[in-house]
Amino acid sequence: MLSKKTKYALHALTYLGKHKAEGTVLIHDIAEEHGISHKFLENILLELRKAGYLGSKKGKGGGYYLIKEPKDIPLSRVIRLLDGPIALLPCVSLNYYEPCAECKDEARCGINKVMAQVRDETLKILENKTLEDILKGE
Amino acid sequence: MLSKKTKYALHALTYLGKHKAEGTVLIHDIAEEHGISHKFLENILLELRKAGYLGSKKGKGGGYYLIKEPKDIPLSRVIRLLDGPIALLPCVSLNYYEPCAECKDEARCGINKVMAQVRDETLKILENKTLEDILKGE
DNA sequence: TATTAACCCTATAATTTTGATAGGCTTTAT
DNA sequence: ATAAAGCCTATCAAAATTATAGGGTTAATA
Repeated sequence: MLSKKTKYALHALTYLGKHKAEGTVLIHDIAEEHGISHKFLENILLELRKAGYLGSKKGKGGGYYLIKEPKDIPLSRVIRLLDGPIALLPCVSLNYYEPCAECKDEARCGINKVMAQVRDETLKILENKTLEDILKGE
Repeated sequence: MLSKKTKYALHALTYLGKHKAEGTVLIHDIAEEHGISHKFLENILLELRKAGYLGSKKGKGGGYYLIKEPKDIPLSRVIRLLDGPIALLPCVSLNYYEPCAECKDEARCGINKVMAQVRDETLKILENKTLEDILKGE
């Protein structure tokens, strides 16, 4: 399951996508719309900005806005950013690799091999679904 | 990512699959093979037995053994049993459904719709990969 | 029938991760 | 100058995960 962080990030991105015409959007408005903590959301938007998905305007009249096209924001990226690995095991993670302590020989581990396949197939799905797909469904 | 519980369950099932000829296998042997806690593994094997994947023999000379064919143990089942939902959000879980607090109207939520698709496609993968596939790779 | 070895079961403790809050700093419109 | 907004870091609280404890029950066997 996705963490609330990632879930809220998706809601925020969706909200920003829907309100693109309005220029900037307040954290406050997004938080209120979904009844979630302003401060918690603030941290999330900060991460999304640092990762290059959002732009912001400081000071009075400021706010956030999308700086990428919705079709260029795949779920895989958002999930990796906020939740970490997509792979089911650290030993097959492309971006967050770590060996499994209980595994003596990765090269001869059937679990490792199958999980690498699962990762590849899962990635295909999550790289193909983008914010644009979400917006279409709203 | 899978919890250690699920990961250890997969290792245990793999071990039992590999040692099928020997009749029963001791918790102790599996735990030792992978350097994991005997007691933690004991709880996991208990769950696998209750779920119908393993049989056990009590008392001296006892142990665990597979009672299903490896091809009839899909990853989806093991993951659901020990980790819970496969869906990325509670609001699209088939087996552990819960509404999302921050979502006002599920029927009009683009995230919900996309995640339902992701769930379906992910399930296809995880229902198709079985213990047999893992054993082949050992 | 006593002993020992093994699984059975429930409770609880420890640790880690996640979720949430706090509070001051900086920037900008007016 | 003031107020409104994001920036940033630290810390607290809650929940989930991981691990342990300890006695109960069953069965083989000497």
